[in-house]
Amino acid sequence: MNSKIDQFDQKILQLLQQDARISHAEIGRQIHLSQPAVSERIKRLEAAQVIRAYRADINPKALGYQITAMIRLSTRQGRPYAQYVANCPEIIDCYTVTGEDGAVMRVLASDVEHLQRIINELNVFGSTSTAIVLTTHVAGKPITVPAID
Amino acid sequence: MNSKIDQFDQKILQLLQQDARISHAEIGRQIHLSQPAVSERIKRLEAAQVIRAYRADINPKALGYQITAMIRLSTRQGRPYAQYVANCPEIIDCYTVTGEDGAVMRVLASDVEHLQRIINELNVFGSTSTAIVLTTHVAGKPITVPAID
DNA sequence: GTTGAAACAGAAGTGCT
DNA sequence: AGCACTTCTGTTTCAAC
Repeated sequence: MNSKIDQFDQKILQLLQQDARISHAEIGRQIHLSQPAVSERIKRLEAAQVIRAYRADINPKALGYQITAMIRLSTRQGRPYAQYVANCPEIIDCYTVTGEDGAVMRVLASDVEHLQRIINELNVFGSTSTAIVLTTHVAGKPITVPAID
Repeated sequence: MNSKIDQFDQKILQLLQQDARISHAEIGRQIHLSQPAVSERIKRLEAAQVIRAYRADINPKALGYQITAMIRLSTRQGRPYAQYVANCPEIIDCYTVTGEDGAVMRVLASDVEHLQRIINELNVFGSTSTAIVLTTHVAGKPITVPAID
């Protein structure tokens, strides 16, 4: 599936992950390719859904979220938490995973009371285990093609 | 800190999270404001670091990553895993959290052998607990200002 | 793949209410 | 704060190579 992604494409993807607003001409300067060539490659990568979207990265603290938490949810007999998750604005990531915990989610809360309310609501669907984020070492690190080793 | 973020700003942030490439004029159309007014607000939000960056969202599968895993790491007497995490391209998120597990990370791997290698490397720093992602319900949901309740 | 030109869209600056 | 208008930058599309 990535057979057609060469070194140029990799560099383009890296630059666009660092800054989606970089101009095609500037990319061309950095990878020694002309601006139309860069534009065409980006168009291809977008069409192939390698580039899914361009998104603004918003600082949660600036919006009043003082707490980030990782909550693991062990559902009781597959209760339908999916709809709740989709409609809860504080839950920004949610994955179902293998193992004891059916789901892992990343949650934003303005304070501990707010977090408490979310946990209480999630407890309807199963038992939860909450870990409050103390430091963020990396978040959304730009992804690269797997090394061929 | 979010005292100056009004309804217009909220809508602007929502639209930019959905699509960072939407034009200021189009935003203006949707919130009934002129293009310069929108541009000025965005400039303010960028300067205040409410908008941190604009990033391309890349599809990991398209780059050859078939597996996403959540790995929890219980470090032995605070071993310095931070540097390893920073330099390991497969680890795209890493948080230190409260509780038993010192760290939680999101990891990409091309296959189970690849995942195995990463886990082995992390085991140098402590004991790991790995959960493979089966389904992604939401990832990077656009964030909104906390409801005033 | 390249350069160069033309057409178009979007962002930024200016002046004014 | 806001808008209308102008200018400038960047993207797109085309030609020809």
